[in-house]
Amino acid sequence: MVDEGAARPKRADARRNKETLLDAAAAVFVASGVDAPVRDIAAKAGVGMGTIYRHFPTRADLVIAVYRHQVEACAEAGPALLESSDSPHAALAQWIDLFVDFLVTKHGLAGAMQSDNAGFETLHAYFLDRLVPVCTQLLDAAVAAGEVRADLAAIQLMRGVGNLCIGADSDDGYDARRLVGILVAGLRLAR
Amino acid sequence: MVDEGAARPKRADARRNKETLLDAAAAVFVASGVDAPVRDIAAKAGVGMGTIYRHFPTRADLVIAVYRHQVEACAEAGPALLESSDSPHAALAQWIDLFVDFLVTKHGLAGAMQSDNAGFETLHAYFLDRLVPVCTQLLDAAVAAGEVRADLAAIQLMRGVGNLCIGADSDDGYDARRLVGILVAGLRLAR
DNA sequence: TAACGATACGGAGCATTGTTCCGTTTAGCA
DNA sequence: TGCTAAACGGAACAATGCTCCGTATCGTTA
Repeated sequence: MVDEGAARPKRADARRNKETLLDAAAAVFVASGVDAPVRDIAAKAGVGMGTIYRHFPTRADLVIAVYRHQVEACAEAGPALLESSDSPHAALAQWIDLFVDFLVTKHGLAGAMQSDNAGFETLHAYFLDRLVPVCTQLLDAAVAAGEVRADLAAIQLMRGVGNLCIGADSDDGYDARRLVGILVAGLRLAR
Repeated sequence: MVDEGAARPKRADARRNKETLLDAAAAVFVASGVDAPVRDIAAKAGVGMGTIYRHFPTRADLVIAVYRHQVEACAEAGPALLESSDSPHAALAQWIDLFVDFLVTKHGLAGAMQSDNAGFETLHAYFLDRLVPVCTQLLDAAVAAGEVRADLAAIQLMRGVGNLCIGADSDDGYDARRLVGILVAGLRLAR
């Protein structure tokens, strides 16, 4: 209702701290995974607990902020792949490879994605809002081309792919990419 | 080394408490999932924290004890299916259906299975020790029949299936069975 | 430039949950 | 009946998420 046009700009120290926190969180996430204790991130950034929670009300908000760039890049790659690939199914497969690469290189991110812990809905919602439409576009194209079955929604496919990526980083014997490849192969219709 | 033949039998109250605990744990697992607080289980059973940890040193031991019957049943179903089915691939698919049914009906069990939290190795190890050989037998038969690709180990397949079952109970829109079906379909070689 | 109010900060503190430890109780035996 | 090993219960500790509030600082205004 109010929406004061341009809200008063943040104080300089607040902006600075937000940047510091993002850098620290990125570093800690790489070192200890996205489940790293909030205290560790605060310590790394040299700020108090209160500061971190003021800037990022939930851990999910912090994770989103840290990985926003990469999610955007993944989202934007979808239409590009659709144009440059030989077939829609190939484009879909390539795009899912990108998605898998993103997930498995972030310790524990795939696990956090499916966690039903309160506070992670935001994370879940952001990923889905941004990526499901892209996946839907690719999947629809492949269905229209008669290459894949039509009875699976994009969101289901992405949940499955996300789940297959869980634990991929902590277990050398587990090859998420291969399993996802098999899943995508299972999508194909017999010709 | 020592292995006193028949170790002295447990005291009657200890045996009774173990049973009570198993019943309470089963009830709490159904109500709140396998991640239910240990305190809740102790309270439900009317015993102290110490008692639960004495009988089951880790949560995994308790989970194993509660579900041992069903794991055994699943393991024994493997060879039976192989004999009664039309093809090894069909037997494999049916067996995996059993496995999936087991996982999705236990709130959070699939998640616990892949958790790399210390203390869950026992659970992991038990499931794998008991079920991987069965899955290997089915998979090998299907490979020998030329029905499925030969480059995926049974343990990998089971990890993938287990992962796909994560969160299946807490989200109505997610159909683990269907995704597992697609995965298994992806295993097939073109004829 | 000095004062002041809004903004932001820090970290103590509370809540939850896994796990351990030890003083107390009790079953089973002699 | 008395004794001892076995078992018990729950207080206490540790890790971690999250909140709250007294204090410090920024930025504006007189």
